[in-house]
Amino acid sequence: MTNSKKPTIYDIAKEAQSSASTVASVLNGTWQKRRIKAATAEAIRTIATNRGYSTNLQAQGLRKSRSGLVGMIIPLLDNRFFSSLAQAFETAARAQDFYPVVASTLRDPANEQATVRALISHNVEALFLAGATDPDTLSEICRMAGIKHINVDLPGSKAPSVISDNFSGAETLARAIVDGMRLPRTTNRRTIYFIGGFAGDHNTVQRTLGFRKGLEELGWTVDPSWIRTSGFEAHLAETTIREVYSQLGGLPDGLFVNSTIAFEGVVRFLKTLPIDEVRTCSIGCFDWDPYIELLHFPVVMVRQNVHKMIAEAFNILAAPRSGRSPLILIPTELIGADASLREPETGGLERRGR
Amino acid sequence: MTNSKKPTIYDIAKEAQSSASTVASVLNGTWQKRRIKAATAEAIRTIATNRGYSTNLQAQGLRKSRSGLVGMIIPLLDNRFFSSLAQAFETAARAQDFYPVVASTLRDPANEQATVRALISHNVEALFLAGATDPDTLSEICRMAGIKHINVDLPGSKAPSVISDNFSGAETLARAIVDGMRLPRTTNRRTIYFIGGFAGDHNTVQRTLGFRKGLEELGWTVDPSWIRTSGFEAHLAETTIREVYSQLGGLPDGLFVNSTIAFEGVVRFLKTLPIDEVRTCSIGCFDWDPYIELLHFPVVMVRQNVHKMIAEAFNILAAPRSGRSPLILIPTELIGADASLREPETGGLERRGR
DNA sequence: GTGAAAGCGCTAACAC
DNA sequence: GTGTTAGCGCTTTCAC
Repeated sequence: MTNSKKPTIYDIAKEAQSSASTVASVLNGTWQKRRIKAATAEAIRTIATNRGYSTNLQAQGLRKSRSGLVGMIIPLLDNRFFSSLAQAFETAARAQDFYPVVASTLRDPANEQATVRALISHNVEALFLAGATDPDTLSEICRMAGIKHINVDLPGSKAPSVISDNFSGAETLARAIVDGMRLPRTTNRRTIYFIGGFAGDHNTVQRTLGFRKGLEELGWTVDPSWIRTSGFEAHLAETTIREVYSQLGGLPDGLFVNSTIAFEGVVRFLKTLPIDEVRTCSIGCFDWDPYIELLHFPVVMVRQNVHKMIAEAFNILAAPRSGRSPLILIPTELIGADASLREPETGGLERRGR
Repeated sequence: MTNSKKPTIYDIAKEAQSSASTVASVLNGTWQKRRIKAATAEAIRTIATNRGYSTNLQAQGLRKSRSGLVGMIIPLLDNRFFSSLAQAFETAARAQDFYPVVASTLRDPANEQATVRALISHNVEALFLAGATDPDTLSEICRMAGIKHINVDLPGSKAPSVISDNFSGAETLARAIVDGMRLPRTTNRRTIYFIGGFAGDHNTVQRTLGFRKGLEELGWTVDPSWIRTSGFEAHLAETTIREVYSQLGGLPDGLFVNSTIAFEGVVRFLKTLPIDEVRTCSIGCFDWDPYIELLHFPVVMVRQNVHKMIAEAFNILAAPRSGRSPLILIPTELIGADASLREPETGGLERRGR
């Protein structure tokens, strides 16, 4: 009932007139094996509860050389996609009796390395590297420390990677955008712009390729000037759409916006136009936000399957180490389009590469 | 250059033909004090780098009985408010050379307790309890373990609490909503509804009180039926606004929506109405989301100052323990209203109670 | 300037 | 059925 310092098994042992090892085995559940008397166990448990005992996991981890920790680094917590990734990671980790530790690195490579080292110092048993800017350097750090790890969201070449199927998702989204152009226009010059993202980013590249493929399959000829990977920030996307608008003398026929952040900037511009004009443009967004569904014009979205990504990543960690570094692609989901257009259920049929 | 197991100071010592204590002091920065030769230190550091050494913080923590960890429990990660709270916590913790560990509890009291115990077991040096459903029980657990802790977002009576000034924020928001009713209506029966939240929740209570106060100061008589704390979930809010609409035969003159989650449900209903009808209603939301600014009708919002909350919480932890459990109220910010209506800058003039 | 040794709280092998 | 003991990797006197 008192407070002050945390009691140890020795404190409990003294009070129970017993020994540390007896107390330990009662308190960590191995007492059946040791054939401790139920009465002894009960007495010890009572004392422990009263004194507010809790196992010192640093000591336990040190002794067992098994910390029970799994770590994840993530660019930021304060972001819809990454926070749901983190949430899925936490839930999955706990379901497997691991203790999850999430750390954000603010997309800074030096910070990423420092954070990985910190996590390793805390003896994590495995590491999830999500959205890392330089996965292979981090892999090298992990390898030296003998830490199992896996890339999530952005692939690397030195460890297994689990990412969204950005290519197929973009392809599907491009088709959905075309499908959303209800009125057959009379003009010959139809245009669909791709806005947002960064040309050096793996996912952006895949999405532009999928975008191109989707359109070409429908008989379009994609003009390189349509692709405006002007960055991830909202204000950059806003500037870009404004430029496009003034160049074309109006909105394009379709808009493929890469990320909800860029979408924010685009909407900021679209709000300056009459709503009926906005509705002449078929709009899609790679990534999902519930509020986007609530805007006064329709938007098709691609939602990434964070739960599946995390589940696959844990699978790979659990599996016996194959020498290879597989790349697992997780299918995305199209939201807000006609049902007829959605991808058929692939039922875990994700491709495996490398 | 090899991998396998993590090297220890003994491994390094052997390779450096030196002793563990020398290696330790070189590697933890205390070597100047011990007057280790610069050459020795340099040699050791080189070996450590090559072998990819990293301090085992479990061992260090055990020995120094100082883990460097600070923990935070939070209802969910996947939520705009809480994820920014977590992000602010992380950043602030690291700035003070602590290692932050955030854990989500999904608003489940049993889970909260288990998580607090887990964090204590990991030897956190302090604990932030954010949005806890039962703070006082958690305080008791912390007290038994001798862990400093602090309530954030939702107050408790057994530990210091840092929360938003919900009352004043709601009062200001209520006034802003009234201010947003541009056209002086001819009807006598003006109505403003408060939608969302839970009547047993401290913050909701404060917000309803502030709502009432704000209106009464402007000469309104608040009808109890206006207050519809029908829960935090979107679909509940949607049902509520629909009911209100059919009872009134139209929208109320104003709407005070408690939380962005409830707001989602409200918007889902509002979208079924002609936009011009929606614009006859002056709408406010307690909590902020960037997409709400992008809807096709104006919404005033209250934004909570998570950085200040976290900073204050760390201040209290650093301060010498006063016997009391102060309640610190952090001012909120009004977004999207006329500048004239915003609260004057309070410049850290938050009230202190208890 | 550097090494030896004790001990942080726990577990596991070995006693009896 | 339960106690004793030797570490896990580190820090920190105390020796020399």
